[in-house]
Amino acid sequence: MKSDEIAKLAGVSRSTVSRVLNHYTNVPEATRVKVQNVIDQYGYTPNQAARALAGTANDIIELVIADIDSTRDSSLFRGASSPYFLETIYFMINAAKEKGLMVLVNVITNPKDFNKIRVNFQTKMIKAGIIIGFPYGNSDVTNWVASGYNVIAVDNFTRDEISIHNAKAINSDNFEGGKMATSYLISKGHKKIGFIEGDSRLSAIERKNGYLSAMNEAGYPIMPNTMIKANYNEEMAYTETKKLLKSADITALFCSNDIMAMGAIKAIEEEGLRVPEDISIVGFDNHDFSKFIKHKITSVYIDLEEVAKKCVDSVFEEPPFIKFCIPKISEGTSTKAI
Amino acid sequence: MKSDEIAKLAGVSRSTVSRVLNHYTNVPEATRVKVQNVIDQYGYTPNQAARALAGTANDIIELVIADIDSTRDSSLFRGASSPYFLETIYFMINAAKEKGLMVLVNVITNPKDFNKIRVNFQTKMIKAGIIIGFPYGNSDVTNWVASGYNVIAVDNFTRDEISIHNAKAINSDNFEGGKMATSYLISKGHKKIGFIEGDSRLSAIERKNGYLSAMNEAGYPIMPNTMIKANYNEEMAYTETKKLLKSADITALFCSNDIMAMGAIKAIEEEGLRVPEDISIVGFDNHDFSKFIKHKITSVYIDLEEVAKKCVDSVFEEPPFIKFCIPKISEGTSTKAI
DNA sequence: CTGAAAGCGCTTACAG
DNA sequence: CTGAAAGCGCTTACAG
Repeated sequence: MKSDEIAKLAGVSRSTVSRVLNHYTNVPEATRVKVQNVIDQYGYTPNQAARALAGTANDIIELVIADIDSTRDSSLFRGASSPYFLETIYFMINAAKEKGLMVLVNVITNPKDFNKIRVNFQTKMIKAGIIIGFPYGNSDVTNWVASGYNVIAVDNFTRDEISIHNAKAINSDNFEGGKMATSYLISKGHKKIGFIEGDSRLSAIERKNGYLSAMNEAGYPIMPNTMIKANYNEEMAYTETKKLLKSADITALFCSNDIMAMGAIKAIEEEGLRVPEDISIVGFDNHDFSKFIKHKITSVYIDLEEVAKKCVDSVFEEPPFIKFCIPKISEGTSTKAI
Repeated sequence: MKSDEIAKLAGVSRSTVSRVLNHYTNVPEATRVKVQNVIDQYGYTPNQAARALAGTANDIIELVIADIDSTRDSSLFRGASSPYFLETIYFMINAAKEKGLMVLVNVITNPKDFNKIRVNFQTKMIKAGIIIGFPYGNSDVTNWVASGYNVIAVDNFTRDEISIHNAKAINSDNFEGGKMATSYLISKGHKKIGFIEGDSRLSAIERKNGYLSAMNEAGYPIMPNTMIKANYNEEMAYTETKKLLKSADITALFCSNDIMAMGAIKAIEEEGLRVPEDISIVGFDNHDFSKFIKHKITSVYIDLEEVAKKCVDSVFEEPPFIKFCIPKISEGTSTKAI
């Protein structure tokens, strides 16, 4: 079934069928209804390739995921197979579906894959793109966003002046997240709050700055040896926390992610201390797995469904902009007021 | 950049460029190289919409996931958001990428969504399709597979004669899985082996039949009250196992999935028995979460990466066929020889 | 082996 | 408001 058959059946020209299909305003209601009825009756769907070739973009949104770093330093989950990406893909698919868009998933393992992607946009095969998983400031990403296509980036633009003027982005507010975790502990009466830093990426640093900011605003000094670094690694968090416990005096510990919180809890309990009675723990990410251990970890997290929705909703808006997703907190049993 | 520009630069016609692009055999090597060089040099990628319109299918494989049952009976995970689907999506994407295909994900929530999908195939927008998550024997699936497009179904065709003659499918061998789990326990010296059934779907029944078959082949009778049913539900498995322990005498228990194994272990330990010293446990699915509890559960599982690869590799083969994925076993600490 | 030309099924200025 | 016609960028019989 093609448009000229619909045209014949409706007693109009192909042009008019096309106008109805594309919601032109200069079609009288009576004509519109007549044509639409025939379309519905025969379940006509226009040839997407022909539409694209003639200039109307397809209802497809391309999700571009970087999996270039997959061999990088240790961590329990990494790359496009991490729960983070899997969930993000899922939420993107749902959010897109709500807008009548389908999702084409493209895992990039090589920077030259960008060529193909660009062509998809030029040729209207794809209406919009969401790009995720590249390190902050990646130039392929910034260039692509600057190209004028409907492309939005997740966690790729920094907050500096230059970035902001070229950005079209959804960012997780890791600074606010770090602050939120720390303030939560402060609100429970804690003053001697330790911190485990992740790695050296911007998001990790922002979480640390959030911690420092909350402590500073509360007027609490950072005591000696209360800040350690464990590269988002459980094992390293375990080792470093053991050292921390011997040299510092804390009643609470903010771990930049839940994986490290697992290591920290193990170290704490091995030292004969209890969570949360002796030391309260706040993590980051709100991973499912803490359902299965003794302590459901109190954890700050980014709502990935919100990120996905914001992306799909904002991808057709005019840049520049950076929209932030404010983290949320999930209260578990690993924290206690003092 | 379009094909006539490439043609001009290479000193040939558009026809020849097209022939090179499509790997026609009647192009002399010298010509091929000459044209290919220009293509590479300019990073030319053909317009996919034009190709599709002219008759060459796009390098896109559509993954069609059913999320119609999402409100069905209780279970920890269900619908397209389950780890099962998330991982499957990921492996499909990887397997497709290896063959130079991209994946368009389409979550179906309404049977009429099939219309749009069919059009994508008719119009060559999509080269192949993988359909997953529908109940066994779903007629939309069987019809679509029968339509002659490159479409393959996962776990949708039963083994009966009629199905087999119309099938193009990859199936998990749940019967073999049930047998494998039970035989594993038998090989460890167990004779009094209990069983927890999932729900009433074919896959659950097949696992049960595998159990019965293994017991039968070993010549062990099914003792009274050793088979219970818990609908893949942790809570229910907990309750039913409590009853089982009071009325039956077992040294091992095969749980049709890991979720139920969790409930069973809880019940066993509450009754003052130990896993695996008093009762060995084998689960099904090999879920990650058992990493985080006391017992890494010995578990039979389907290798989803294998399923994904088989799908992508077989989708262009001629039907009818059903290929089976034989489960694997992951040995944990929940089993012990007697 | 290769080019000129028709055709794929739409959209959209253009003319009325 | 609406139709005839050109054009989107390829592929592929057809003729040579």
